[in-house]
Amino acid sequence: MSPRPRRVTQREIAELAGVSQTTVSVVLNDRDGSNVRVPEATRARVKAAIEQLTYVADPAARRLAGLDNQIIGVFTYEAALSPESMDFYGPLLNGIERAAEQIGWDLLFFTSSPVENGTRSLFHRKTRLRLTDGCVLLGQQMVASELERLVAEQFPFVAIGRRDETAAAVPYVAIDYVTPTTALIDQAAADGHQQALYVHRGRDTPTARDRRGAVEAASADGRLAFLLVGEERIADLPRLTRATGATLIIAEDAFLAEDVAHALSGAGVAVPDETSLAALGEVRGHRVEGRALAGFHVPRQQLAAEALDLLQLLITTDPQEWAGLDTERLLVAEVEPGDTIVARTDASS
Amino acid sequence: MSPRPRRVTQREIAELAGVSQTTVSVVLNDRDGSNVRVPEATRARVKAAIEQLTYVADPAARRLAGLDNQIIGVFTYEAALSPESMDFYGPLLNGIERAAEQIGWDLLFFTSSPVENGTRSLFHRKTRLRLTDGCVLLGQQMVASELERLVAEQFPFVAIGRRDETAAAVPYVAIDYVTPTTALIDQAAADGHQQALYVHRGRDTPTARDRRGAVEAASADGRLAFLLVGEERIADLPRLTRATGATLIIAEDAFLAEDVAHALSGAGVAVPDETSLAALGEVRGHRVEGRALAGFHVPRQQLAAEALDLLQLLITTDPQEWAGLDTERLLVAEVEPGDTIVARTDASS
DNA sequence: CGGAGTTGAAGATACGCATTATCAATCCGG
DNA sequence: CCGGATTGATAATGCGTATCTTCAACTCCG
Repeated sequence: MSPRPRRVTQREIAELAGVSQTTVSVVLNDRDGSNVRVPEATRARVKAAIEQLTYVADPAARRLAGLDNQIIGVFTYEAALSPESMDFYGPLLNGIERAAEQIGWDLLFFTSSPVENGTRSLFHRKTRLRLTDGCVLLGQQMVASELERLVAEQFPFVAIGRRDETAAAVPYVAIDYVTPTTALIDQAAADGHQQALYVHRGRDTPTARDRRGAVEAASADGRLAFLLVGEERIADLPRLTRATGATLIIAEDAFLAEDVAHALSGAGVAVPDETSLAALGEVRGHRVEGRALAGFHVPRQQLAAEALDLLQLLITTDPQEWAGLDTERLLVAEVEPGDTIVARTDASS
Repeated sequence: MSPRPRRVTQREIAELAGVSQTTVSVVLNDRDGSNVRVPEATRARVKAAIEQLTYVADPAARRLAGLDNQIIGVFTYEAALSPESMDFYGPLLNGIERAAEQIGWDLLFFTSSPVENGTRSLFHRKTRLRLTDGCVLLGQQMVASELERLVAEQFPFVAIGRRDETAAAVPYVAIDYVTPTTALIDQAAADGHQQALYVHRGRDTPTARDRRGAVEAASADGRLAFLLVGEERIADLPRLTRATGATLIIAEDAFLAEDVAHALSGAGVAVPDETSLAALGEVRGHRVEGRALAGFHVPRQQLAAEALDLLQLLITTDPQEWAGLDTERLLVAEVEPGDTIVARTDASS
């Protein structure tokens, strides 16, 4: 490490203007009260010196003196900027950038976090977390212990895309999948569907459980009967469809729906005329047999904006008062009817 | 701003372990020399206390004490994470993230920088630039005055994608377009082409000038005659092609090439059988009439890796020695032959 | 014209860490 | 057993900024 070049300090400005460092600080921060007073003449002199030396405040010193930094951390449990993760992270990061831009915040990406058994970990001896005023956490799989530690340390943070399930109250912003899933199912039932299949990935994430729960609830209530099928049995779908008499297949996400469509058409099953298809996730840009896939529109940019809004609230609120805040926000995904659910007017009931 | 919660300090560890703060610092940094010595017994006691209190160093204090931060800044003159800019910035950011991950650096995005007449500006009174050990600059249009100030302040930075033209020696990593452009043109000439059109966007960026320069050189040398056409005259291309007898059209980039292809086929000109087509930019994912567009592969990820490598070199080298360093690196874009340049065996010469 | 109040500004200090200088205790050789 | 070298560790200091406290000089009023 080469010696970092020295920069202009308040002391130098003070010398040039013939005042004390204190006065320079006061002028810089436009402070003026009964305690400290600087007449316009002196103020102007100091300002001139500041301009002349092109002063820029040292953020580290400001931070150490207890001020905020206008920096928020962005932590992702996997690489965020790789092409593969762009599908998921892209809209979120875009939303974060826009919101940060508006509020005047810089973004610190914790790319240095050491990778331990597959995921990054936020805490390590030299984590730059404390350089930030608050932090946003992204990722499908978060580590509970780290969330709890953040809560315990009263560090302002917001988890994006996660519905909490630990004991500690984790502030989060997430998508409500239950409401649109129920709506989509009820509409399908109203369209005459009576038996369906739910193809899932068998993952145990909060959102996966939400969707699955809504599906099972519909099945239990008798609104629409479901058979749950793991993704490894996609090849078996044509047979299962005929065996159960299902007229609708709902997949956990759009990519899975495309795989399903491929398997079906490969076996001579017409989609959607013979078997309707829908996905319980973002369907923008996904088409099946030239038709717009039925599913949801997930407001990811809005999600990010909401997260930064909540984060700002936490940062500006004394931790003592956090208990009274509403720190769990849900955004309802919008149902996209698409063209891949056809009504069953044949009424085989 | 709510009061930031206090964290564990070296002093507290010192009290718990019954030593001085100095000793804690020494143990933490594994320092041991003739000046300072800590026997293994004490060292172990301190380490235990550190573990017990889950100490994490305060980055601001470390910085203020003159150490490096393991943070590098990423500055883009426009929004970097928007869908529109992903084409250009995506591979670069991905490369930066990967390189940073390897070296153990965090990334600070200067999203807060105020927008002045269209572009962000790096310097302002509260810029967090000095929090970083060095900085990477991205963007097509950089502001010369800011580059010069960075040079003057001896701040370690690397401009990506820009070939320098200011007086000051700006460290940069960029793509060499001249070599592959010349290669592509010479190959086309060898394939029998004698007259061509060059469709450009009329921009005055360094890379645009590079490409144009290579085209004009070929024309001047008589290797391949070119007519230069601005993008606003795309609709006129069919006529121009016939009027000049051109058998090849080269566009400045792949998107422009697609527009050209559209205009030609709309006018009944067969591409590439009647008129060959190529682009002087990245062609991955671009197809014309079902064929792979001829053009370049631009090693953007490698560009980013190279940039961080150079940046690391600058950071670890004393500014006094910078003059002796090779701070201008060029990566040659690779020619992608594609299928849209057909040989003219009719030999109309 | 003398004390209370006001104005203008500097001094001292804290923030958390690294480093330099310093010092007491112990060891060793003669 | 005495003086220099070594060992083990601490006090002091600086980094740049903000803030709290202090203080001198001046103003005003009776």
